[in-house]
Amino acid sequence: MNIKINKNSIFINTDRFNIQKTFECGQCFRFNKIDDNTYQGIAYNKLLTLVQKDDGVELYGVTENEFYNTFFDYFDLGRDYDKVDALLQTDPVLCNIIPHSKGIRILNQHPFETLVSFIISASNNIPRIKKIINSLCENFGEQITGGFAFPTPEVLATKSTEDLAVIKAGFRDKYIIDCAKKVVSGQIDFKKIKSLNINSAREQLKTVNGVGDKVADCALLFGLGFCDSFPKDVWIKRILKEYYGTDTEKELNFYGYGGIAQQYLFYYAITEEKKQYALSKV
DNA sequence: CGCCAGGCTTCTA
DNA sequence: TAGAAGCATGGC
Repeated sequence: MNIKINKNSIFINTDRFNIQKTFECGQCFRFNKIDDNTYQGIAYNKLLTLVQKDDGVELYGVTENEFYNTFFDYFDLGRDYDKVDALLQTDPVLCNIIPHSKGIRILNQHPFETLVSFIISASNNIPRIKKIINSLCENFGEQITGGFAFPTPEVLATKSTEDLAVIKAGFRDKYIIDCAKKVVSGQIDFKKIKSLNINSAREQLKTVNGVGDKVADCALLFGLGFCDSFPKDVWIKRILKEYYGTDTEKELNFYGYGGIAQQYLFYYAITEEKKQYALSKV
């Protein structure tokens, strides 16, 4: 991995960063495809533009300081995915799936944004999740250059379910407010949660109304740095049963990278498996 | 139109 | 401890 600071952009020279896979593997809801090689979205109050090149990714919209303070970690650039894959390759299922999923990076998103986003994801579909989150930002987030930031817990904690009705989140609005209130009160302290072991961290997150194992595990993986967290949704359960012949990942060894393995499997499921699943129901 | 969506809470037995 | 209903809304 090589970083080159240009006048108006930062070039990340690596073959391990595919922006299409990274933004469309279901971990993040605020980036959109602009054209075949370009994605744009907002993270940490900045509008980012990313362009896929043959030998890396060109990143626009952040200064060098912002990059090293925030976005180097956001894009998980400190992790050696070659090393991770070398371990995961020993898995009899993953060895066939890794070529398909290569280039996915697990983003380190803002904890509050991640937790709220996956509260919204419950019993929902990805296009509508994106719509609701976008509306949440437009209505309650701070205006920034090129769009709206994700709202702060302080702002959301003052809102009522009637206030949130405009975003059409349905039954999830009360969960969003509960989450915001518990963050503001300090009952949910992300910094503290980060320091806990994964099981204690999960239990802490589950004290928020509307947060169960699945939502908590997504927040742990995509927002709190727990790369061994293994969220189990309907797709993953299907994959576990079909490919591993089990209901739980606990008997599988992903060498501490269960979350990355999970994301490789999930991306495979929603792209390749989805086609076959649709066919099987005809 | 009907089924279902990266689930969770609550109620029942 | 397990299973099912109910939840709001809209994508497909």
